Amino acid sequence: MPELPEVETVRRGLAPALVGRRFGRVELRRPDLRFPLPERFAARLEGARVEALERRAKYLLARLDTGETLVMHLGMTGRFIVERPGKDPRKPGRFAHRTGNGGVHEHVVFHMSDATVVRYSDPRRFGYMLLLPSDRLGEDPHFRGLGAEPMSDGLTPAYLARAAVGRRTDLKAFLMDQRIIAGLGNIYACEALHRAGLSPRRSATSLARRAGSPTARCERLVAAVKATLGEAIAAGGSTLRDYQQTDGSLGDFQHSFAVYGRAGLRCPRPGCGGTIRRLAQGGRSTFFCPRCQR
DNA sequence: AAGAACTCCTGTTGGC
DNA sequence: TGCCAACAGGAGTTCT
Repeated sequence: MPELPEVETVRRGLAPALVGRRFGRVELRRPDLRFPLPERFAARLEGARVEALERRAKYLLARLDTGETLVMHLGMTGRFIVERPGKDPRKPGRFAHRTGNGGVHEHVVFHMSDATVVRYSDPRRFGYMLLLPSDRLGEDPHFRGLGAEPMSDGLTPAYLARAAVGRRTDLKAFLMDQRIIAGLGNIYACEALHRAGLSPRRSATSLARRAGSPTARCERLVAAVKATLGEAIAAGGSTLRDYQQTDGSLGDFQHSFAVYGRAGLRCPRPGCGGTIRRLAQGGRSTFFCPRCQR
């Protein structure tokens, strides 16, 4: 569910609740999410102080004063809600996770030292949490192979072209490959391709000349990726069903989609007049305008 | 060894 | 209304 803009929005909402505070009681409602929770998970967190809350790709990283880092991935339906002491919790909205059966989808609850409560719910349980040594995070299999952070100077046309040389895979699949660009998912890959005017079916290698230098298309694509993500972060992410910010409010960027979920509708590019189509690529839905995306 | 297919899990939606 | 297939923001694992 959450791609980079949603995870970054969650990070910004979670930071004031976590950073500088210590973990009090940690409640585990089940022993596993996607993977088993770490050994002695609650005991290793309780009493630990959060020094910083960072994001890498779609991972949230809470740096602890114990030398460990709490790694959190939201999968498709993971959600954090922050409850501040003395503030009325927002009424569950249209997208409230069903928690009948005694809250079966609320799996982990952090009670912080100042009485703030942070609740993690995740109906599909594709999310997970890890505790890793902070000084060796980069060696962990989850992080070792990650590609460029798209909003950083690490993502340049030259970088993308070099990675694309000889790659026959679809441009869409290439963009979603976390080893190339870390943080793009299905929505923003579609939106960035539309903004760049590139077909999702084009081969990745067409971004590079034979020597590996970037084509004009590659320059456009890199600019489109950064602009799309930047606007989505500014809008607080996109809410389709599950995603909410940590205060329960929804994202806004779904109202700005040019193509995602808009099959059969008119392409919004001025003067285009094409009709948006849906197609399946690698088992995922791709939305694009066959007229202006070549 | 790149690339595609399959898998985990639950909930919602759309067609008949 | 009910039933069932298809689909949903991810990505690790297993095949070809």
